[in-house]
Amino acid sequence: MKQIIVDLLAKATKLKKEEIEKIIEIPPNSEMGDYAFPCYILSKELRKNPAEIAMELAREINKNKKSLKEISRVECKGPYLNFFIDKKMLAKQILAKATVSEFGSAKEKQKILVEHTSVNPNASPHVGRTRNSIIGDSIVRILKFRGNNIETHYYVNDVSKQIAMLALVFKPKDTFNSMLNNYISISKKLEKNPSLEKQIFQLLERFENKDKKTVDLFRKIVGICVQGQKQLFEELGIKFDKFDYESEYVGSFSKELLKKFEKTGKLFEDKEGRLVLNQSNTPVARKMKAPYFVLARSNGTGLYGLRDIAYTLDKMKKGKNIIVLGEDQKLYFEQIKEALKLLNSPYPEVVHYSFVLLQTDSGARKMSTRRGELVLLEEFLKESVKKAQEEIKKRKTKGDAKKIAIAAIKYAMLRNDNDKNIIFSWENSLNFEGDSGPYLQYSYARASSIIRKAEKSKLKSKSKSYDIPELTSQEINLIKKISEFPQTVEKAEKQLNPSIIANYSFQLSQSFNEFYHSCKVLGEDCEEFRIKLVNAFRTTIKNSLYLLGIEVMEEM
RNA sequence: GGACCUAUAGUUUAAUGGAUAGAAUAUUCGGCUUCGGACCGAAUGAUCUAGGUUCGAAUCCUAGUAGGCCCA
Repeated sequence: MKQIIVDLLAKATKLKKEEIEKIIEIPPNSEMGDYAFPCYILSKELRKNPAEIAMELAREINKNKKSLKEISRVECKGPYLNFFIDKKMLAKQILAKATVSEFGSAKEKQKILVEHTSVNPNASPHVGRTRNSIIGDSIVRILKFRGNNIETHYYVNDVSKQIAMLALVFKPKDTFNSMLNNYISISKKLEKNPSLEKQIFQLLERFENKDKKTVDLFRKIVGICVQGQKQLFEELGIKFDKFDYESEYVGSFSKELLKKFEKTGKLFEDKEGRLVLNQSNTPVARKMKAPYFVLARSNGTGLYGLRDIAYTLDKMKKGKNIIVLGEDQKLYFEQIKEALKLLNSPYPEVVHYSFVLLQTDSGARKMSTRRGELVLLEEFLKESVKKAQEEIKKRKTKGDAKKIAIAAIKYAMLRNDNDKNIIFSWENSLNFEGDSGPYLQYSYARASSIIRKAEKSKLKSKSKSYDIPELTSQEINLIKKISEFPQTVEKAEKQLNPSIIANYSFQLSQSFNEFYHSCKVLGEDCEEFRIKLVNAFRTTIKNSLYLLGIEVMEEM
């Protein structure tokens, strides 16, 4: 539809199609038209009042469009040229497209590696950390839906002080659940008795030197933690294709990499004998006090930065890379990017997200373990399930409390722009009315209920053909919203931003509920048409929610 | 001290430089003899401050203020 208008304007104005496409907008009010072309740009060139230009263009276009059924009329209002599309034509098109399950998908066929979620394998994640996984998973879903071949990776930081600490107190019967307590107790011991630090670093050194006993112990602990986290994420419907271990990048591998850096002439030894990359001629220089990237200790063993570079180099061999990181990693990742550029390697595209803050009486603040001001994912999930169960009980309906709870959590994490902090409050998070995950699921369940009843009664009479009736404004709004789905997915993909889908899903559901309220489906003359429209809504919202990782239910 | 991100109704937020700043929540009213009231309708209420660019700024630029985050 939009393309038709672009073509018309291109003929009438001499502007390039791409230019016109950018300028065309949707009027604030549908009574003003379906698409609008503001004529300000032309006024400079033609040295005329934009309103006059609009009038001339309207005359010109009205001459040309006679053969087009899709455009019902063109008007000018002040400097705007407003296009009215034929709603019945649009309805016909959309009902044909949006009732097939692939609606909105594409066939891009690019091979992309996505890395997200790298929780320290030592503790239960809080909701802030979970934002990484939920955004990452949604991006994976969007890219797959667009037809790409995605491999999802999880980078396990198994070479860390935290694991060494756990190793110090590990007992054979320990489980994932006891790890957190172990970690807390050893942290406390360490605070009281700093001499333990030495033992911890010795253990880490033995691990890096591949002492078999130590390696086995680390492997065991990390195995338990990774398994536990994997289960937790699977509960949320988030899966990974591959777990990559930092420890695989220890040793001879790093020596070769250091040699490559040496050849660039940017590697030098600092006063303490460490191997340092000089980044003073790169963009990171002005962002740091000292633009140096420490890659190895004085004894020549690599540091985590070197391993990150090695790992990223490895991943880049597989094709395009996308990585989801917290805003705290911004500068660090730029350093890695500059290091990769130095070796003439391509680098990943990064999605950064801001943290979750906690709403307190004195305003929003960052979460703090010390003050006890934090929300664990498990706690959030538990409370949400409880709330969902209460709602189900109240309504005496069937429903999966867990699916509803997960929808609430995921939607809360995705509805904001990536680089905006999320302000978490229990009151808002446990409100399932309005702009919330359950509202979206509810709209689907309502639509499904109509379809169920329709199918039951249809056993008697089977009239499949239908005409498109005169449309109500609610029907038009719903049809228009549905028609926006493919371009919305495309935009979200381009910007790697799931919040675009989240916002769209809410608007779509709102349009449906307004339609539902004002247009009865069953038993009306236009029953067949409306059933088809309800079905178009169902596939669209289902696809849209799928991209957010939210499951729909026939009843709730 | 330096770098980056953010600032919109009481609260949480939307708005490719364009028409009357759109929602949700909270508050107050109204709507089931009707396909599901986790719904729908109405009212109230907002662009951090000061300059600048532009025919036109919530949006771009500069400075300040507040919060997030990183570097030393």
